[in-house]
Amino acid sequence: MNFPFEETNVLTFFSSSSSSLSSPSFPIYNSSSTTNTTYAPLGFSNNLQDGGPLGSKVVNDDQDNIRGGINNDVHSNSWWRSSSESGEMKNKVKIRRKLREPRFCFQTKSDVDVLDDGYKWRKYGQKVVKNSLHPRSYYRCTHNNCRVKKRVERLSEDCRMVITTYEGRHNHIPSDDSTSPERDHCLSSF
DNA sequence: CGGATTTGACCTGCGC
DNA sequence: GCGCAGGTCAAATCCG
Repeated sequence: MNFPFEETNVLTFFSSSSSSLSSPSFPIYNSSSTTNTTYAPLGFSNNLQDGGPLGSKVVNDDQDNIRGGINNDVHSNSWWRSSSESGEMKNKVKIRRKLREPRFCFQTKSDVDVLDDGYKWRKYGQKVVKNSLHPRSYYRCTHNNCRVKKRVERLSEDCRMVITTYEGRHNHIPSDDSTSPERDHCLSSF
């Protein structure tokens, strides 16, 4: 998924049902009838901790973006811990921290935690975060060679609000066979 | 039985 | 240097 919110863009606006932003820029496709989604792109948020998932800020990922495709090594499931040799592994760990992809954060009002965005995700972790009543879940795209990750958490202030943070870009199209015109429109935008 | 999820351990970065 | 918090791994478990 290629978001319209590029690395240095800052989007701090909120949308409402009466807003001109009634149509999401994100290809979020909720099929659940229990989901009443308000699309509220939050722009760049890199500080979800400290109880401030709504904070947005410019993240200069220039350093992080100097990756030269290092982590295109997807020959194993463990994309960063692929070596059994400890010294080499430590180097990879260092690299890992440098490989932060651009991240995009937005909130959705939904009864379900995991929004159906058309991509297939595998959960790989869950953590209780400080100052939050709800755990944060970590997901990774299951598509081959796709390194996109997302994390999902609920606002402690409003448990109906789901904060979803995407990291990286999909290098493929959604795998399911939905033919929603809205999805087609959204996909064509990227 | 294979794939997905859970969950405790481990690692790193950061602030003090 | 130490402790804390976030992020990830991987074995165990669950489930269709």
